[in-house]
Amino acid sequence: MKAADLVLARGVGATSLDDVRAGTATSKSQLFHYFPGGKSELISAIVTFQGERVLNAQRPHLDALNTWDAWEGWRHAVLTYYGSQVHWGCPISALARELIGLDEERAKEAKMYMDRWRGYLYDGVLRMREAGALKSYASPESLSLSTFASLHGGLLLTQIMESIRPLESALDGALELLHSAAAT
Amino acid sequence: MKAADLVLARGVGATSLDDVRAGTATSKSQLFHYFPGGKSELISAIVTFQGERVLNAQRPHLDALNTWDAWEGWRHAVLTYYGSQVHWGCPISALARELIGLDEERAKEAKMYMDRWRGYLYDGVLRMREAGALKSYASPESLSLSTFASLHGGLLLTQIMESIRPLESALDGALELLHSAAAT
DNA sequence: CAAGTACTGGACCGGTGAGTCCATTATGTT
DNA sequence: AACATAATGGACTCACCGGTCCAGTACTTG
Repeated sequence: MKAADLVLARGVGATSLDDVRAGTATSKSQLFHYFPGGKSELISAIVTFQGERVLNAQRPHLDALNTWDAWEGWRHAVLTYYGSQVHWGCPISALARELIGLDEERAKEAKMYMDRWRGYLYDGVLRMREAGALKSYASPESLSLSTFASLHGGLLLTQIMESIRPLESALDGALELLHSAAAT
Repeated sequence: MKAADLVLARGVGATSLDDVRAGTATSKSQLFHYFPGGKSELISAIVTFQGERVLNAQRPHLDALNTWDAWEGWRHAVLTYYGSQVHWGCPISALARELIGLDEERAKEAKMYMDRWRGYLYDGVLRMREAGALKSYASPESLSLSTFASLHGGLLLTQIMESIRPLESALDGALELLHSAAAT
């Protein structure tokens, strides 16, 4: 999906269908053949594509964050995946943010991926607590939110500062915070 | 600065000079009179305006983050300021992100504000350590980065989820992490 | 009050965007 | 081989964008 990377690098608004056409060596009519809904439908496909890609990059750890090892594996997978594309940042949050107030329908799709993503973290924290690895009064809601925020803040700073360090520090901090809620 | 809010709500690329003209009840010629450099210069002014506004909203706490009380006050100032504009998110990070690959020169200006902002946190952590409030081996670099990441992740999620909760959890987590590095 | 000067509004221009349409080429069927 | 159908390329339209320019208006000054 060449178009997805184009949009990722330059933004939705700044990527014209001619750019996509040039980048994929096709023609306008083909574009509208595959995406009858025009740009909006193309963006929708890109959201889906990037959403799945990002989630898949964190698998299998993401599906079973119920041991400390799984969290460590997840952290490593995230760093590996985004470390190979420092200058890009996170496609999903970027799309969600840009599409707000531009195309409410597509924004919802991007938000849905954010929610799913966060859901995996929530489930992980919840199961960790149920398994007795976390203190019983630890709030899965708060912990997953702060972890998710650290992740996305790290990704944002990594893009802006063009360094993987912010993401590293952010994830380290998030996991340390999680550890500090560990059952004694 | 009405134009600043327009751009904040809709993005740089999606805000036309006609939108600005309509929103400010002026005319094109006036716009180009005040900003001879055209849109680029207007954006530059908006970056400066929003940058100063955001930093000022965190004052005076931001300048002297060397006591636990100051950190608490800062947290409160951030929540108050952004709580009143949940749907907008952080203007500086939004501008920095969008301007990358669109106008490198203006992107640099936005990044500069991000760096200054982060610098205040760094100075705070450093002085906390020097004053003996933090363990001597605590890394100001890492701690300020993870705090800054939590902040911006929280702001990002607050915009996307249209709730102040993510920012609250993120800041709580960041401060808790800071506390866990407190000298015993 | 008159004349010169500075400012304002908005018509206008070249360029580019998304989206349409049709002539041409490729494919498949008998 | 001949004809029907589908896929393809790219020229075209219309709307909108950033930026220019000029006619008219208000304001100063003698």
